[in-house]
Amino acid sequence: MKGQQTGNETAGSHGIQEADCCSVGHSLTDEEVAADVQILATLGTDTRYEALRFIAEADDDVCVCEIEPSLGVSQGAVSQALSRLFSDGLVERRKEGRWRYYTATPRAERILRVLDDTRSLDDD
Amino acid sequence: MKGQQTGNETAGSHGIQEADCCSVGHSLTDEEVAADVQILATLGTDTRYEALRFIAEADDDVCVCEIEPSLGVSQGAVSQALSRLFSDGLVERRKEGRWRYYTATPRAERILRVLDDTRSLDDD
DNA sequence: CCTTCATCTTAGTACATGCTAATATTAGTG
DNA sequence: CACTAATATTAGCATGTACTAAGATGAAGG
Repeated sequence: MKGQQTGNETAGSHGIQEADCCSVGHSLTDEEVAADVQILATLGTDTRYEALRFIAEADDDVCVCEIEPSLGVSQGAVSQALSRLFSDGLVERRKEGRWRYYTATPRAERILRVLDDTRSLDDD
Repeated sequence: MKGQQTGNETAGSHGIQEADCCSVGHSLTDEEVAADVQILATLGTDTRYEALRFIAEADDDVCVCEIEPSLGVSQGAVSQALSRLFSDGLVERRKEGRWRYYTATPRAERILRVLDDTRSLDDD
């Protein structure tokens, strides 16, 4: 009726039938699914993906001013990107004077690594 | 693709190859970055993420008719979701009579697994 | 053939979202 | 204290996109 994903998410489960009984049907909670989807959507953007790559591949913490020129978007956009990476647990940040330094979390690094490791693995 | 971005860029630093010179600046080609971002964006949606989970956690190939009821969206939306998973190399498909059977690719399984493995790894 | 079932494809639309520009905050510095 | 630098926040907009509904395609069966 209305836009996407109408009010079918009412109860705890995600589907109509086949809620939690049988063989197939994944064993994750709705919150876990939502968190995964959130992280994947966060990384599914040039700016945020490249920001995280930049942070993850640096040896030390990187300050925002170092990230900015490599992304090709405005300062505000970079700030928004980093904030979202932070709130999704993909980076940590530390304040030092006027500067903010970012590092990638272990989770972020593992995700990037699996992308790298499986890139040549085109099909089985 | 970048939407607004009123073309005042001097070709930025990420649009061009900074392949192998400096310290920071990741060592991926533009195509690889684009492919990663594409995959992540594909999975960054409830419908497609849950469709892949469903396929990956099944023991055998699953037919579209099995996936459909668990997603809570229209048949057309399921078909679109599966098509996109396929064109991004996350599932393979096989036709048998009137039915289409889907399986997850190794790459998709590794990506899902790293999400599972790092879920408790909140911060280091 | 004509029908039915399973799936795909194609408009069209409502909504989400990444961006810019402008402004606000916070921290150093003269 | 004014001034500047670094980052964060906000409003508004242009675009992308996931969905529904409807029709098309193709395979099986009478």
